Order: sequence, then structure tokens, then C-alpha cells
Amino acid sequence: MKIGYACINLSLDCRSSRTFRLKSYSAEYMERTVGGNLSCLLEQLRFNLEHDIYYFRISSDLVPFASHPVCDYPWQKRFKGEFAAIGGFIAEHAMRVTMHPDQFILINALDEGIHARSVAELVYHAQVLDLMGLDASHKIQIHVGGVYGDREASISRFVSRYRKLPAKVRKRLVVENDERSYCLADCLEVSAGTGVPVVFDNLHHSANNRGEKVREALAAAGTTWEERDGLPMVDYSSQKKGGKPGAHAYALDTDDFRAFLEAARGLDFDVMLEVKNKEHSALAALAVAAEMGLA
DNA sequence: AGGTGTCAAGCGTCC
DNA sequence: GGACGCTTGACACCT
Repeated sequence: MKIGYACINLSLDCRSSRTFRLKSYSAEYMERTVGGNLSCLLEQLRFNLEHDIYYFRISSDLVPFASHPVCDYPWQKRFKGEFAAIGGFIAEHAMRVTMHPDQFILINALDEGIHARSVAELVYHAQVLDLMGLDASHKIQIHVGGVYGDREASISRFVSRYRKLPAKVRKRLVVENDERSYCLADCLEVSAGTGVPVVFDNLHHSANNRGEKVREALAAAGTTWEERDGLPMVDYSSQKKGGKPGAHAYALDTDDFRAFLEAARGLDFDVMLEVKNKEHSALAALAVAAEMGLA
């Protein structure tokens, strides 16, 4: 079991997700921003290694505007060496990285333009992981998408669109249950039609489910992962006390996390913490797992 | 230098 | 039909 955090390290004074305004787009901005983001990413990974953190989500902003029509900057060639070095570091230390394009990525969109832009964005994500030379266990996770008033038709559209995706995207794509539209059972249906592994998100599940207990849900999602996909991925976050259901807490609730791991005992997976205080919670979670003999 | 309005992209909910 | 939440930082313009 690996435990990790997403995109930002609060202990470092750099960010690997720096961007700029579209209006400011230029080769100079691209050069400087991507170069800075990549060097920070390596710094983050080094920090992680020093702290025994082997799981990390890479920001989608690593290369700003990479899939936007405005982008004519050959970032793939220019930073080939940097990508390879980062990928080498990840592989050398048996780390796992993932990426999570945001809510604008909808491969089941009714609008063909939205669909096309989504595919382009997924190709960009796949290029990043490919340039790093990483195998298919390093995933790109998205949600199923919009419902558009017809859930079954929208799931079918996801399945047919999935089959037309470039192979480099298909081999990395995984779907995650969300908090309002597509629950775990829906994701399992998508998986049955496509073979995509399902990422289980505990907080989304608590807001949107069909009554499955956590252990049962974890086990069901786990069966969608093949050998080449690596261990099942789980997104974990704590409910903000007194907040709306689904609201993320600032820090990991270690008692809840311990209970979660206890309920999951015997199942193996990697845990991505979606918590605002980032690496601090990852370290706390690692301590809990270590205490339980799990990591 | 400091303050602040706004930022590529969309869905679903609520008024 | 339009604003807002999602989830958040930080860009970039203005004073």
C-alpha cells in the first residue's frame, strides 16, 4: 500500500502547477513556466522520497495550455530530457504517479466540440506519462461525465466513445465515482462495457451510493483492476465536520482513516489523500498505516 | 509593493 | 434564464 497526496507540497516554496493568462501566451512564457514546473516536480518527488511517500498526483497544469489550439510550443521536444529524468527517478524508486484532468473533460459530451477538446486534453496527459517512460500502472483518472437527462444513454455514449480513444489514452484511463451523477455501481457498469478500472472515492461514495458498505465497495472496485494496471487506486478524504455532505476537511481525520483501513483489512490498494494540508496528512496517514502493519 | 477581480474549458442545482 | 458551487491558487492589472 502506497499513500500519497495531490499536486501541491506545502513544505516546499515551489509549485509544479504554475500557469499564466491565455492572453499572455508566448513561447517565452511556455519555456519558463514548463521548465519551472518540471524542476519543481522533481523537487517534490525528492521530498517524497525523503519522507517515504511513494504516491503522487501530478498537476494537470504541468504544461499550461498544452491541448489548447493556441499552443504551438514544442514542449515535448524541448523538455524531453527533463521528462525522461523525472520518469527515471519515479521508476528507480518504485513510485507511482497519477493525473486527474478536471471537470471540463467529458468524453460522453453531447456536444462534439466538448468531446474533441476532451480527447485532446487526455492525449496531452498521456503524452506526459509516456514522455516519462512510465508503464500502464500510472493512470489518468476522470469521472464518467454528464448525465444529460438520460443516464443509460450517457453511459452507452461513454462506452462507444471510449472504444475510439487513442490506445495511449485507453491504457491509462480509469474512472472514479462522483458525488452526484455516477455512483460506484454506474462506474462498474462502465467498466463492464470498456474494461476500465474503477477508482473508489470514499467521500463521493458516502454522498452517492446504492447502499454498499465500504468494504464491499472497495472489493467490487478492486476486481476491475488487472495485473498491468497495478494495485487498485482509492481516493480518500475526510468529511468536513459540520460542513455539507461531501465537503472536504482541512486535514485527515486519523481516527476515521484508521477505521477505514480496519474495514478494508486484507484488501490492498494505493491511497490518494484529497486533503488541503497535503503532505502533512499523507505523513499522518502513513503513520497510521505503519502502526497497523500495512505500509 | 500591495490589493483584488478574474481566470480555457462544463455540468447540475437552485432561484 | 442566469448565477453559483465545484475547489483553489495565483495571475496580472490597477492603484
